[in-house]
Amino acid sequence: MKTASRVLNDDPRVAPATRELVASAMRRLDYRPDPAARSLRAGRDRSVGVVVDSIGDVFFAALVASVETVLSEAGYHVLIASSHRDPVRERAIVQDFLQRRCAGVIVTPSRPDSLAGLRTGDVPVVFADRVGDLPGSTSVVVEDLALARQATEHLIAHGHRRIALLGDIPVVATTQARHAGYRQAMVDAGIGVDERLVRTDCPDASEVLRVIEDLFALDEPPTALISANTRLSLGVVPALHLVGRTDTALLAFGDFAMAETLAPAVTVIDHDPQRVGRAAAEALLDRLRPRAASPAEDAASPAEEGTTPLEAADVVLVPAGLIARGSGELPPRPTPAVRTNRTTAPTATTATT
Amino acid sequence: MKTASRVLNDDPRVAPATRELVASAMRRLDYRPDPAARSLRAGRDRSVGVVVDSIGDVFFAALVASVETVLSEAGYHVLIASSHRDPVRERAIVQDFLQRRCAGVIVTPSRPDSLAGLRTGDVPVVFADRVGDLPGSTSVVVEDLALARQATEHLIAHGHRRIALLGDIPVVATTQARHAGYRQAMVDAGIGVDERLVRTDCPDASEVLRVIEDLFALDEPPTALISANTRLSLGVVPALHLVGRTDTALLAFGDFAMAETLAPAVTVIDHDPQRVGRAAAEALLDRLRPRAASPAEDAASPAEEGTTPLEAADVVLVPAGLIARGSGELPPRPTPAVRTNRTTAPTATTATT
DNA sequence: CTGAAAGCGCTTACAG
DNA sequence: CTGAAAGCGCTTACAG
Repeated sequence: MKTASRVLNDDPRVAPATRELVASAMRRLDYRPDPAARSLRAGRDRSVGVVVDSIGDVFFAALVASVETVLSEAGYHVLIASSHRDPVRERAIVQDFLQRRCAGVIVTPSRPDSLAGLRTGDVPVVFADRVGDLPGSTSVVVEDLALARQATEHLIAHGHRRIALLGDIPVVATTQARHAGYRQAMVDAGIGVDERLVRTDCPDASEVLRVIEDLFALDEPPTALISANTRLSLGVVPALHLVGRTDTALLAFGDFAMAETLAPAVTVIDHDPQRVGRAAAEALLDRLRPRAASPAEDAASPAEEGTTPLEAADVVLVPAGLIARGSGELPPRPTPAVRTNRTTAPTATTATT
Repeated sequence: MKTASRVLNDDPRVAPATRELVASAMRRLDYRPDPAARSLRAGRDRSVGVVVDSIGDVFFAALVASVETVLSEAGYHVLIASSHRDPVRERAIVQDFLQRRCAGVIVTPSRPDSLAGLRTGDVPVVFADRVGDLPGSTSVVVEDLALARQATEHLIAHGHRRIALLGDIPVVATTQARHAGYRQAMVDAGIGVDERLVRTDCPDASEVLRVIEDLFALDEPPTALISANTRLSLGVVPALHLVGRTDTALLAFGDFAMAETLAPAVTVIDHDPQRVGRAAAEALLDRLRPRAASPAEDAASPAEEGTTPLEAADVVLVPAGLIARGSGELPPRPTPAVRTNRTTAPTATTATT
């Protein structure tokens, strides 16, 4: 009997007695519906596609892990792929997910417009960690700008004026926002921005050592560093140890293993990938069961008028804060040997904007 | 025309001219075959299921990343799931993968027999990092026993006799093998094993601190520690710093971020998850294209006689070595206050086996 | 070497 | 509330 299908899909139009009969038979036979057949006919698969920069990166691995936890509890399969921060590859992967009839997609966009113009149909897309640009999508992020501002102000409050920023490549949305926050704080403090201290050109941790050496070779080297993401921090810390400049203040975006155990312990913005992942997965689930809303809420929604109603909130903010551990509270070390005579008071040194 | 299907599946029985005609039409229309339909009819999907302890664990994340790299190059999709070291869950996930018609499965088995008796049909299963028990499967591992032996001998060579072993739970195959290697080295050196120093009961890094405290509370505390996996190392190192016992020698299985930067830097067995992942993926690919073998090799294979020929090598070994960085070369610190008089020469202290 | 038919296992309308 | 038919988009034998 084909009523079986109705039981399987929780169709309400089936007598409770019949339902129980069918359900028990299914249990006895250990019957499991064929996902391919179901997907083929229904045009939708109970799977969610997830694209991140790289599944091997500790930050994204943790993010994906919590996405998986939430989604697998909800009965979804998780398809994972790495974009390696290539927008073309990212787009191809998402297209493939759509073709595979994924119920939804979660992406850490390699650039804000990486999926621009993509026809997603009614498949919800959630951008994780970075704001993405696609009509109807939701982005789950931390307050990058405000947190970068806070980080910078923290260092300024500890007496620093020569603060360097190390970031990914500027096309990455988070790098942009963190850069802007840094800028605001520096300008507002009347210090201004020395462009030589802004190094948002470190796609890989492997390049960090060279950049650090560059910075310390400046005639007025930085006394403090902000590392804009975990991957870079994993390069910055060893580099500082290597060049023997652990007296440099350091503030890292993203907590990481051993941050507390190092000497000095690393002050971080606890930008938590697990929280971001969970929030992204939950945002997606919300969009995946539109009928699950209570009747009351349904009634409250505006009448359809041809246009899809604008999502009230297409940006979800995940909380994050600063954890002071030592490296971010180091005082500026006296300007190096070159200038032993302190003629100018540190507070008077104002760079041009 | 249904010749299209033949072109798609590289069927040789199609005229080259026709093939090119069809192929160009496909290109022009940007045609992509429907995976669900294909899977439904062909009974096989171009995807590989991967089950690891946890995708959030740095070790397994790196392993999965390299599996993904290899398999996606070969045109396979990767389905990833975390078993959370629950054999029941692990088995259910694999069954689900099989039902989804995965072309192959890669598993880090939570215990050797976790998939025992599972009917996999002709779907190849590769066990990664730990030896698994399933007819016809391949296991890709490092030489756990020999490496554990080497690690232990390294510490013994640096004068240690009180060497503690911290491992996962004993059902995990790697823990068993490493335990055995440790045992061999201790016995062969004439030191013998003090069971109080063998702590293969640390499923989580969170429990490590308590175990470390236990060990140091012994009347004859260890002067050296072996951490049997990366996850534990991430707990052991902070714990040693916390209790102020960084003078304890440490040898960790598995390299990890900051190991080189910590003070002291951590001596490790460079059990590389990327190598294991790559080898596992390649072993799977080998089994996925049996006809890709050269005709010569085909001819050389014994005639089929009803029984599946035994795999020549169902265990693939991945190389690994010891990287001395400091922590593993620390000398035993003089026995604590309790016994200041060195009446017995260290080489003469032999514990019971 | 190429085509026409049947069917993989479900779900979706359409009748009863 | 339940059943019989058609079809999702491919591939697999089977004829020509």
